[in-house]
Amino acid sequence: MDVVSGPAGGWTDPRCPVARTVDLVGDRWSLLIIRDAMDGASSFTDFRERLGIARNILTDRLRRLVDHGVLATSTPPGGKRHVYRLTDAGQDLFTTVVALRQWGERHAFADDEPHSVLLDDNGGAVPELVPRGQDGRPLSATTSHVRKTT
Amino acid sequence: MDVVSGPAGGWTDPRCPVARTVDLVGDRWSLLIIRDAMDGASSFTDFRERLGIARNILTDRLRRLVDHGVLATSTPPGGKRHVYRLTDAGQDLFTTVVALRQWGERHAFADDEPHSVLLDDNGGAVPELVPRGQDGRPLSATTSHVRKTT
DNA sequence: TCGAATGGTTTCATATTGCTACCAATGGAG
DNA sequence: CTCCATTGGTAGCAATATGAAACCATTCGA
Repeated sequence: MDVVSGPAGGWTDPRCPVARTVDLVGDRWSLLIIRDAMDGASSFTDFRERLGIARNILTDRLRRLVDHGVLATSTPPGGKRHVYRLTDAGQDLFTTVVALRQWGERHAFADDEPHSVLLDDNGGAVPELVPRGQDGRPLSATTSHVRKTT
Repeated sequence: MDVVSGPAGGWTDPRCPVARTVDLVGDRWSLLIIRDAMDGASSFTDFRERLGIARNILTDRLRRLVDHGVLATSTPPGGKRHVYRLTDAGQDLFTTVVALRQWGERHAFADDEPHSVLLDDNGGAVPELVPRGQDGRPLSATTSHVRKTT
């Protein structure tokens, strides 16, 4: 596993963490594979059936995610077929998946259109994720800025 | 603008907000365009120079983002060339961009590798975004679940 | 032990991306 | 007003990525 080497051809923007994350998981399928892994999918067939993805593309994406340290394969005791599971880095994408989910809920559904819902342990809806500054006040693109490194 | 119609061929997974968001902005470039728009980019040339993206692809992505209500064009007084700006829905992707950025900072850089940093108004580093349940306790994939709709 | 399910690989067609050249419409300098 | 560089694209073509279908070795359950 190698979590700090870019795709073939190098990073899109080597100093920007957003660009690096997009390079690693920002394609049509990777984040949905990760979403399903968080929802319990673990076998090749699990992912294929849930996603309707082409087999060769799934092979490639699973391999990439393993190579980049987002997924790992493990062999259950007894020499069974191996399963895919999220690494710690993969689990840590939970925040990103929640952010994508909440934006979709707010902006990609008509008011009367049903969609799946994320619930906490007690069956309550998960509150909205809000970036805050050190003073605790909600932050937006206009009240923050990026300091580039040299 | 039409924020609730999918890409050609329909949605990847019509009931999942994560999938819808990925359908709209989950390609190699869209989120980086949005990142740069949040950082002040507004003209075709701004985006092209910052991203090094092919001109025809940039044309296509800007058009898609406008069509889906993430960006809008406005013409400054005096009949100048138009500029691209984020809509409210586009601004609302700030949380997602922050989540991608923070994951990248944690997992896609070696310890000694420099990267750009997001600062709040007062110049302080932005604290980590943490999804929480209704009881306020940090949430993870294992302490939450998705309720699918019928 | 046999047959079905699993987890792929290969091949080929199609779609997407990117490079380069081209072009019409600003818009600033003189 | 008249140039001429810049801006904001298009058009055409080559390279790359994606997807559908066929094929195949291994594993697992009956």
